[in-house]
Amino acid sequence: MPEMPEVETVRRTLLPLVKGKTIQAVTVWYPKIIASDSEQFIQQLVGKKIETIDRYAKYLLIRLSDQLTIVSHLRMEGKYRLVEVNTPKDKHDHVQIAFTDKTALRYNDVRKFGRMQLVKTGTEKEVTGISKLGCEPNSSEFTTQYLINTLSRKKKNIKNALLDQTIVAGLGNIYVDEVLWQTKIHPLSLANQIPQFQGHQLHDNINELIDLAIKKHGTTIHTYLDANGDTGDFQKLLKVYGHKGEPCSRCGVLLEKIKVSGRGTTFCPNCQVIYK
DNA sequence: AGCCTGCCCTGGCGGC
DNA sequence: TGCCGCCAGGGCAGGC
Repeated sequence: MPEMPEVETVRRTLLPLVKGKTIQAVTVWYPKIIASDSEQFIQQLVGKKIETIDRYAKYLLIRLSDQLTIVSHLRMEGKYRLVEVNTPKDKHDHVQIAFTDKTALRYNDVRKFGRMQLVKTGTEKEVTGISKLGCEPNSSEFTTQYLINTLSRKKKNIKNALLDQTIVAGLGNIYVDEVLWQTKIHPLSLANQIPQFQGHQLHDNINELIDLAIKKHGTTIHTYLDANGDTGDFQKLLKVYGHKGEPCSRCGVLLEKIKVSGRGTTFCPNCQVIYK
């Protein structure tokens, strides 16, 4: 499931594959993937050139000539790969962007949760979802004081607070479980009851974890692959996610898994402190 | 306004 | 072996 480190890895691997290419034709096999009007999406892309790819939180921003941007969210299982244009369509290929050099960018998504849409460059922050995003880990806005102040105003539990993209943009289920373990905070702790010293620690750990995960090319749990079809490496470093029933690497007590608002949540019942 | 629930989707797996 | 139901979960609509 791509979170910010995975999306950043996709951005880095995808860019050299498509940069400078000119779009010749677009095929949409499953129109619901296109959040904007899919006929317009197809027509407006033809003839445009891919200039660069940016990322904002978990969103890819594919920059095109003529001030156009494809806003793309991979959600759970979206993947991009570059193919020869006549490569047979995979069952889960939903969009093809064919270039003038006979290659094509394929968007593949088993669950069909991912979305893309075309906007005028510069207006992407008005897109539903992006408009409400909070600041990103390792950004200048994401200060210790920002995190502490924001959490102190939230009555929900810390697990939900960190998954809330309007508070911190880019974390998902895996990295939230990891960072809470790292900081020794129980996932059901109330956000506004986290003591200051833990708020500090949480801030630093979020930055370090995201930074390290990007260096390791993300985490491959289920099917995540980058644009070259390679897996990430961070899964080897996971301390709690996917380790239910195994001894905590810090204290040896068996890790437990619970549901928090429908999200699977793994934690150490011994060394993660609950603040209520 | 803030918070929570259900829904979108499909494949994989456990249980019988 | 086959079928059924459940689980995975990011983000959004809708409800309270």
